[in-house]
Amino acid sequence: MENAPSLRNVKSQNAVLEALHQVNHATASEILDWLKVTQKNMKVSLTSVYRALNHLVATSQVKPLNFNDGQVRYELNTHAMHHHHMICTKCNLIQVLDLCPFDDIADKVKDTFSIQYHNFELFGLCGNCK
Amino acid sequence: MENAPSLRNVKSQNAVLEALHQVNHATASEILDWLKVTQKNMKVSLTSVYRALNHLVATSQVKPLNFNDGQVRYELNTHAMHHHHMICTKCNLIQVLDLCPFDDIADKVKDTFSIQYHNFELFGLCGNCK
DNA sequence: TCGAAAATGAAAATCATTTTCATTTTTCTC
DNA sequence: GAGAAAAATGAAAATGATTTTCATTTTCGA
Repeated sequence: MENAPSLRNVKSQNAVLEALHQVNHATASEILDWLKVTQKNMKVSLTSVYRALNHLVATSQVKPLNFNDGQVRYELNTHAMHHHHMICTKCNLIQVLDLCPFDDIADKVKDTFSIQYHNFELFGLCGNCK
Repeated sequence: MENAPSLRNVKSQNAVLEALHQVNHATASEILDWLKVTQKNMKVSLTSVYRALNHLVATSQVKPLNFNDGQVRYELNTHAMHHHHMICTKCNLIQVLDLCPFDDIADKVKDTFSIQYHNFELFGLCGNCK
């Protein structure tokens, strides 16, 4: 009989995925905070969160985001959750942008590049700051 | 008579702009290396490069790029130089992408967001790695 | 149940970037 | 021009996010 697929390391990865379902564009330490509050019986360290995130990124389940504020944020890399962001460079407001410019382009590069994820961010001044 | 516009701080900023004309998506320390080689009479420190970059970003002359490798890269934020990137997540090859998905979207958000710059990157496997 | 392989957390290390601070350079005023 | 105030500079220290190390614990197949 085939062995069941290994469940190794999957517990912390699942916990991180669960956090990312709840907390949008979360940093590693925001994920840890969320886990501490909601999974009180589970003991997790920041190190494990980083390790889980790195694995999830390597397997294209999660994508990293950079809002140019010195920390990496993470999002689920699923079609259903797909969206982009507008980041205010003055007050750091993050707004979700449901438009995606990508579909057009995917076609055009698909012969030479196998896309795992893409990022698209607008930086500028939000309505209050401009 | 009006005072001439201040030239303060402009020397290092100009040197950095010159470097960015020559070196595409350069990191701060790559810029410093370039300045050391090409501007032998000019003494510049990494600190000054960072300061100049921060000012150039704040004034929208330069935009920061994140290729998810732990360092920030910089590019001129000019229409003429405008392009995007495809980053291979395995071998780190960076390819220039001349397609831009942006023009469409700019129109749609222009009433609520004053855009300073935008980033668009594809992450995946290049032709050799896939 | 045993043992190998992998996962874990705490602490230390790393490394890009920022801050501090004393010094030098620039610019404005007289 | 000379002198003073403001800003720029570099070196070194500080910061802070992320990774690595390493000793211990957990998992899972045999």
